[in-house]
Amino acid sequence: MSPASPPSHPQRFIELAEIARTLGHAHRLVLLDHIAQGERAVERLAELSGLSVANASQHLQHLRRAGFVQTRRDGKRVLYRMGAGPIANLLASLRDYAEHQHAEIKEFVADSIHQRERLEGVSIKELLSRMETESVVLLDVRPEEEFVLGHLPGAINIPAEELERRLSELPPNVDIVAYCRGPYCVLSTHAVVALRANGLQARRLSAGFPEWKAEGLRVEITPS
Amino acid sequence: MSPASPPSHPQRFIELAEIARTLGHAHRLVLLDHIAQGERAVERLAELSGLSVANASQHLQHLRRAGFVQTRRDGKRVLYRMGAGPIANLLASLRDYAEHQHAEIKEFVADSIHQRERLEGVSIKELLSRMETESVVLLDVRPEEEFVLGHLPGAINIPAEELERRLSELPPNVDIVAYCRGPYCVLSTHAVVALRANGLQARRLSAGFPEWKAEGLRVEITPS
DNA sequence: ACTACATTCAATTTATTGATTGAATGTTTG
DNA sequence: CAAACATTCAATCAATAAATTGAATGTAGT
Repeated sequence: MSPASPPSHPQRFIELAEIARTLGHAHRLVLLDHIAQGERAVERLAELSGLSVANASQHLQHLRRAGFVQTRRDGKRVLYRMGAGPIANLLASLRDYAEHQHAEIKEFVADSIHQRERLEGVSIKELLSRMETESVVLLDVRPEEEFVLGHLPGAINIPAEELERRLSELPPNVDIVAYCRGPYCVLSTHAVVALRANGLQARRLSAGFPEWKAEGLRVEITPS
Repeated sequence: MSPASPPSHPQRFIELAEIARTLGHAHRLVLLDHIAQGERAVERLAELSGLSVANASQHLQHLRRAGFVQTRRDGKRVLYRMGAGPIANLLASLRDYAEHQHAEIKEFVADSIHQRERLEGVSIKELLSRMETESVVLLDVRPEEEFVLGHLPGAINIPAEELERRLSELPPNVDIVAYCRGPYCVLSTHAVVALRANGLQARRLSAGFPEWKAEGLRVEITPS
């Protein structure tokens, strides 16, 4: 019982603060965003993020200390991937808060159940049962190259970058479920935010195309 | 189409980073924690957190810029209260991540549904229906003074500060639902973390005693 | 074993952030 | 309206964090 008396609260909050501070730099968020889309080597990440290699490396190690990423060596390169734990949740909460924040269009926020639904995304199981009873629009936001190689049956493809200018292709008042490459892929998270900002009903598929395929579910391929 | 080209990603991530960085300092988390328990004046917050008034004021304004707190004037003092938006969610995600992080006792993490349940807390409605079918232990973690003035029927009272050393009073393998003063009150969040760390099954009631009472539900009062 | 290459480390400089002090603002009370 | 008080502002100094550079480590290929 020797430590902890003057600040009284300390350790717990210090740890939380460190984690939060790790996310408190745009470069690290950008790096994390790229890593979320799949394993990447340092040099590639540096390039994608517009950083020098050394600088990227340092930020990456910062992220690693906080557990947001993990590494493995592959030949002469070191590959970074997402860490364990409820990271996606944390990032989603952060995004969600930010959205509510500078959206003075507070509309119908609050309501914690609605809230949870908005955020959490649907599971594959939930999606399947919904598709039986309701009409659901499946939106694949991956690049076209990936889409043509296989996608969920009936899905329409609007790559994330084109989404904003092709919003009119999507129907209002219908549940839209967006997906991309997997649970950590944030393309669909972004998409959902964008769609909602435009008054559409959108949710995210927690899993991505690879998981769908891995479950042995039917896959559609665009004939070439 | 003029902005956004050199760093390519910028604005969105910069905003997120600012929000995260605001939570990236132990003093601010401590302040937020106190504010979460009810409106407080600056001087009081400074005292509670062990900060100089001026310093506290600055941190508070930092929090306010990010929307985490709001203020109103009451006579010569300025009272701080929680801001709008899904703040509780964000903080819970942060705590949850931290827990998973330095809990090398990873046990049975992952599993996003389980996960969600662990985090989100039960609604009053959910609690009521559970109480009909299962046995649930209600745990009131507010100070005794508040408890005796009214609490949920059948709840047991272990104030947050005493929780760690009175863990043995709680039954294992039974769902424990902890509550305190309201959705922003973090006493119960802390309690849930502590209980789980000790192998108990605990969840948090999203609402608190005031909300329960406001719904017109039965309240028990300790006879004096 | 030598060379090329990817990444990390260590050291330095620069930029940001936090703490402290004293003055300024705005409010109540007599 | 003057005095007392709570809070905020502004300026300064101290501490931390970020970027840059060049060297060190570790792996692959010849």
